Amino acid sequence: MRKRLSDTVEDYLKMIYKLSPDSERVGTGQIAEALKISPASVTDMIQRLANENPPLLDYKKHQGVKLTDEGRKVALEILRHHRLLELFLHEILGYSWDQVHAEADRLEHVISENFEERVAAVLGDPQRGLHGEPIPNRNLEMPDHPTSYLHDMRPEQQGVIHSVSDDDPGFLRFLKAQGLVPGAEFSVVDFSPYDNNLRLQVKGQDQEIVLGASVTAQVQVEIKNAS
Amino acid sequence: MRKRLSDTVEDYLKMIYKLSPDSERVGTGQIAEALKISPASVTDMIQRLANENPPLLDYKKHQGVKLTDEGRKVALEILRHHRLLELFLHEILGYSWDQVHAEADRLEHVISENFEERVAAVLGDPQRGLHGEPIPNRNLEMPDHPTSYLHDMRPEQQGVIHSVSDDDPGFLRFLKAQGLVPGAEFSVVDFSPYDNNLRLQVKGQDQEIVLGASVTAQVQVEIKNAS
DNA sequence: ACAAGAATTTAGATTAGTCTAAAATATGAT
DNA sequence: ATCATATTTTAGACTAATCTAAATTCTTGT
Repeated sequence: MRKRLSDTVEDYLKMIYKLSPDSERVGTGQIAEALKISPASVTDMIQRLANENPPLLDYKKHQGVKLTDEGRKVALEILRHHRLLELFLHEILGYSWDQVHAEADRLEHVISENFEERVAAVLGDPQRGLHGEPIPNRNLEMPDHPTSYLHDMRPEQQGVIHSVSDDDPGFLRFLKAQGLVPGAEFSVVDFSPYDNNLRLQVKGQDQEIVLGASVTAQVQVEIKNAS
Repeated sequence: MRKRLSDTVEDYLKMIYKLSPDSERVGTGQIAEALKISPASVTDMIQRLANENPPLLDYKKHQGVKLTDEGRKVALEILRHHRLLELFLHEILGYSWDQVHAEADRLEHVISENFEERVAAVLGDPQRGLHGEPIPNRNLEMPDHPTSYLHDMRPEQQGVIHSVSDDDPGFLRFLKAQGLVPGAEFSVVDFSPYDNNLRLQVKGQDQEIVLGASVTAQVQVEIKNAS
């Protein structure tokens, strides 16, 4: 039974996982920026986490960190909490899809294993979150999922929205207004190489829509095979 | 908009309220014992809270503290969270009545006003908690409630269980096994002055039950008027 | 009314998490 | 290959919450 980790530690591990789901090394500055904390504080913290027993991070001076298996377990546990909670807040308490994130971010550190299990049961053991993200199962295995971004698609290609980043309420409302929700089918009509804008035709929508790179980089897709 | 208080501060204020719902002064040692913290630490903390702006406590050296209106608001807010959460965990997630307390104790500090309101709505704006305790309304007014203890009843008297203390799972299971749940009617059959034991006949139960002072002091009742 | 004992407060120390400023190290452009 | 710039790390300091040990103050019994 591992000793209770602080919310802060859990946030570091979760963020490191998000910055590098496949365990590339992540730099101090990157973490600092993502968590809005000074690089000096991050150095301090990652050194502590690397000296834990068992270590939660693998740290090499000036080369950044990656999660140990132990650290990844913690990160996935929190991610599972977060995504189950978002769904729960929406389904059971009627939160809108742009409101859930902030609440889940606080609750995720606090709920028990028991709470997690009961919520999963009430929701019917879901595999995907409110914004399409895969939910690690109770053994903390991450299901297979596509890793292509809308950003990288080009005219002629067709796809389905897989998931969108969940942390900015305004962005989420914007996406919903455009019909860009998980499951939506679309085809790429045009690409503009200067600004990386994409023009899309979303199935069931009258108007085509044009999206800038700061949007398309936040949207994961499943690309349909040419038939 | 008051600045976010730490969980610790909220726990102090909640406990001070519980130790003295009607604002008698509460001593340092009393708080220390209830919170399982050294008296020295308590002195430190209550001095800080009394120097907050606005002050959360009214503190006089060597004479203990009482809540200011500001402090009482915080305490009642947390108490409202706690009691709504207990009910919610039971009704919606299927927790048993002895499991809810520990979970609610952590969640109470973390949920938003929005969460509170939605839970209250889902539950139909309840006035009483899972263990019978009154729930402050959204304006943080505490409803009227009886303040007699089973401990002070004597033979011939009849009453209804109003509420029981909620923090010890074993105690709660014991009460349930005896049929001592909020709403249960009973009459006092016998009182033993040496050990303060009470013998009760609970309506709908075959056997009479005998309860020691450490039990009866934890049970609040409504005493029926002699007709 | 005073001394013994109880309760409270003060003093000094510790840990977690953060900061800024300064020092060290790595990178990359010519 | 070297120097200017980036990044990272170290050093020193702060705040919140706790502790133990020592000092102070209050209360109570004779």
